[in-house]
Amino acid sequence: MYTLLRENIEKHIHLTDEEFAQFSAPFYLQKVKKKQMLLREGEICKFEGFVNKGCLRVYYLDESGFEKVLYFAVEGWWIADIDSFTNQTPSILNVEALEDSEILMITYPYKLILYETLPKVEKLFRVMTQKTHAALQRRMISSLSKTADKRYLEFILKYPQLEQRLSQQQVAAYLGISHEFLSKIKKKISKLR
Amino acid sequence: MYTLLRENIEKHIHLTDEEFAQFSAPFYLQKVKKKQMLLREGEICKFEGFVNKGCLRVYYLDESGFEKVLYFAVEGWWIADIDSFTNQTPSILNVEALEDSEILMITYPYKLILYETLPKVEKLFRVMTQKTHAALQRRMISSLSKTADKRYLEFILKYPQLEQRLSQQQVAAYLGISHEFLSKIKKKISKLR
DNA sequence: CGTCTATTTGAATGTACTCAAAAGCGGTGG
DNA sequence: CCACCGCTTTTGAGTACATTCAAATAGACG
Repeated sequence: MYTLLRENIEKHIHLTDEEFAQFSAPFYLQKVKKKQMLLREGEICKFEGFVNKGCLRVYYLDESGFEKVLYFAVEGWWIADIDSFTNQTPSILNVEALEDSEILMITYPYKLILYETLPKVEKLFRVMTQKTHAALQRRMISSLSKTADKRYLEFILKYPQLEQRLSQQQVAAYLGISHEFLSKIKKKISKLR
Repeated sequence: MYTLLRENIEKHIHLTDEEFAQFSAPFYLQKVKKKQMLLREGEICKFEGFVNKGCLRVYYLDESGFEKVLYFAVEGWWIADIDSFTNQTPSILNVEALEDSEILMITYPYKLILYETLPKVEKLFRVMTQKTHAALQRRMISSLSKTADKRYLEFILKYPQLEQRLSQQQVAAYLGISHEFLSKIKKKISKLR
């Protein structure tokens, strides 16, 4: 149950077996069905979760009521509204399962305890946040300077296999374009081959 | 010299006078003239800096050779390519002073020492990174769902007074639009008043 | 099989870019 | 003090990128 989590953590810090046992103890496994919501806009994000199995989307509603996807999370990814979780303030994000999924969850008070009992964890989450920040920065750059067809090619290159698990509408909502336009882009690209 | 830095830090963690002295010791004041570069693409980011005075821009060159601004840093902001600094890998970003500026700098080895001697600092930078990440996420959302004129209004609302210190070209490069188009947006907005 | 949703296609429209030219503006040297 | 230079901003015409809306088509699923 914890093998994927351990692998993931070892990329950033090393924990002894005992330390890892201590680390993983406050996590509990939550199973969610497809289409089930884990977080709704306005709620306080009570969990931080590690995806053991499945696929989820983190999205928000823009002013016109359209859903825009901030990111997808599959096996090995973390999900939470970091802002809402860290400051325990209402979230602007929604989290929904796109497939039946299994998530290792930790609640806010337990995470605070973890920071105290296992100070290495502070470093772990600092480094992880820095990495996700760097990734978001690259995406921001891409969004500022590239046209939709390039961003699409970048997406399928960066996350191979992911597209197959998503509907075209989800991909379009991630790229920030209409699904009709994505359809046209795909048609254009397939012609070039 | 350290008053602004101390104020800034106290927003996140509390340090005793002694601890703050220990914290601030490895920082040195660097003065840079307008147009001077602090970091160039390809270099490893050797510093993390706190802006005491002045104004800088963090930008990169897109494929067409156009400069796009990731963010501006004025008094009270931190500057660095976090990715490059943390992993000591070549940067994709450039940092340039837009005004004569004064920056409190710390180098990578000294920061590592700081993490060890003053573990609270680990928390400080975790929290700071989370905040900047949340801010970037909001900007990404904005970029995905809003037109240029709305993003411009958002910008002047969010950073009042900043626009006056920047050329229109810099603002346009931040918004991800051409400076000609920004000119047209401003004209349109001024007519509405 | 029918129903519901997802995808494709086309036409019309809106948003933003490119290129070129003109106007404005600040600094510098004579 | 003014004339000139270089740089920024403005303006316009033409074009490219992307959206909206409506309708047709294709898939998925009970």
